[in-house]
Amino acid sequence: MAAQKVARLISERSIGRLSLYRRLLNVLQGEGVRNIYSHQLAAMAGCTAAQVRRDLMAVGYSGSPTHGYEVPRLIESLREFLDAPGGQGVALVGVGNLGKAILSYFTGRRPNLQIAAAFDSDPYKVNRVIHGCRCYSMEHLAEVAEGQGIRLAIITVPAQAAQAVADALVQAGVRGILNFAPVRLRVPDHVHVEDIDMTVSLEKVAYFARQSAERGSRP
Amino acid sequence: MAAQKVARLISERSIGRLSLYRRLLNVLQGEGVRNIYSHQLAAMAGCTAAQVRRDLMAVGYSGSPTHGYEVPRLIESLREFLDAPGGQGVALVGVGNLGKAILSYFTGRRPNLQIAAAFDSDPYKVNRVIHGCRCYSMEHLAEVAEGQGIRLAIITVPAQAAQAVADALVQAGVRGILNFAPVRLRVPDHVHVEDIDMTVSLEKVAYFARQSAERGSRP
DNA sequence: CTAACGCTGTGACCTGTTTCACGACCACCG
DNA sequence: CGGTGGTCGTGAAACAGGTCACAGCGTTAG
Ligand SMILES: NC(=O)c1ccc[n+]([C@@H]2O[C@H](COP(=O)([O-])OP(=O)(O)OC[C@H]3O[C@@H](n4cnc5c(N)ncnc54)[C@H](O)[C@@H]3O)[C@@H](O)[C@H]2O)c1
Ligand SMILES: NC(=O)c1ccc[n+]([C@@H]2O[C@H](COP(=O)([O-])OP(=O)(O)OC[C@H]3O[C@@H](n4cnc5c(N)ncnc54)[C@H](O)[C@@H]3O)[C@@H](O)[C@H]2O)c1
Repeated sequence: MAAQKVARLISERSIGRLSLYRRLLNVLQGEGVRNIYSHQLAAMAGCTAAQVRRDLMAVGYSGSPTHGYEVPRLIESLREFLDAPGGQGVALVGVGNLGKAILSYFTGRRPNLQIAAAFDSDPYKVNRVIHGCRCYSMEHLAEVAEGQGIRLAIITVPAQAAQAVADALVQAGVRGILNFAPVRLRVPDHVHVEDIDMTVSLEKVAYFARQSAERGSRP
Repeated sequence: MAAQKVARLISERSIGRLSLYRRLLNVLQGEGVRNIYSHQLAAMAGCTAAQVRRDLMAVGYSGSPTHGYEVPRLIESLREFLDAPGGQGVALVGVGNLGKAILSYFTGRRPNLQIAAAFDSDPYKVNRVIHGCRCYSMEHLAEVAEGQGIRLAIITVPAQAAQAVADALVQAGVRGILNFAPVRLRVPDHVHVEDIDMTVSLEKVAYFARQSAERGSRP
């Protein structure tokens, strides 16, 4: 059973969809749905049935052609595939407008992937508890991160501070960063960075909205 | 000159990068840089020089092999390519934790793509000015949106309200939506939706961080 | 009991994106 | 004044991701 499969290469896109499927399945389970077909999941996720089946190949649980996928079993398989075994603590650095919103949102939501500690350089925020999360000074970053086994972090500091924060996080043993600062971070190869760039997303919306408007008016 | 090129088909990915290039160029211009080569831009954007050149083919401004691209000219070309001619107003619906953070961030930032109006169903928020933006009641959505020529919107309401809000926005003439609610919105074909799903992004980070950690420890 | 159905898993194919490679160009240097 | 070096634009190759189609199989209707 320890025969871990030989590092199945899964695309980044697929992982995103698997996470999405899991959330949809959790909702379904709450509604008492026991079984589901790939085409139903596809309709909810906004992709094709073939894609759902292809993605699910990776998680190692096969559905039945007659009843589709058992919702609880599939959720469990996704959990095994996606989640770290013992849960994983997350640090949030930069308790400003965005950081506070994120804290409020993630507090007490997913059982694993909890935000375990917040950090800020502003002395007015240090040592306060914000949305149920203790805010530490930046000096204690390494200490707290190591003490709590934190390997993931969210960066919500101003752009000009982001690289320095990232360096400190990497130094403290962080392996994955969700970065909201509009800056391309330089990190070692073994650290994974995911950027969320709202400005770029908004400009994309603006561009394609204009595009489809023009197209729609002259088809 | 009105010979608009025949609707060059540009991939979504490319538009995102073009937006990124523009932001990088604006920074460079602030630093007094006059010219730049594709490989320099590539290093900053985190992609290859070939990709930069390929992306820039779409905007219709050619660099010089000897001096690269003129920063001000390139910015201007990107502006012409990406931006709506007279600027574009954006509505924000849902002035909660996240909505307020976004308001504070976008206020007075980009000259075009201003958040022109906010909306909320909470009577305590209606008619107040939050981060310099007037908050209207949902009943006035169509009226205000049409009055201000708003075609874009940001949705930051709870998941269960998102579809209804999207419907109202489409009804009010909105063509593009930046959606933060963890729900796949159903909209007509001529409306472009861009999702930002922080939970999925965080789970992706967790997965790939774990992956590279395992890989890194046993290479 | 049999046939027909509908779904899954997966190999083969196809489409869209990225990378490579090369001709053309210009500035600079010897 | 010709060679050299470096860069741009772009056709073509390479790649990745997504779609199609079908064999296999339990279920169920007749
Ligand atoms: N607010 C948004 O909606 C939004 C949208 C898009 C991008 N962003 C990006 O997110 C980041 C934060 O935005 P914000 O609006 O929350 O800003 P903010 O100014 O409200 O918050 C920044 C926080 O980071 C802290 N900080 C500053 N330097 C620090 C350092 N070196 N170490 C630790 N903490 C430090 C500050 O004390 C403050 O609490 C920015 O990079 C911004 O570009 C924000
Ligand atoms: N806060 C975050 O960091 C975060 C992270 C990821 C996703 N999200 C998503 O963003 C959305 C908002 O999150 P939040 O933390 O700001 O929530 P919130 O509860 O703080 O804010 C929601 C706001 O929407 C308003 N609202 C509710 N129903 C409405 C309706 N029908 N019409 C108009 N306004 C309505 C409420 O009055 C409130 O002001 C949610 O869908 C959440 O899932 C938030």
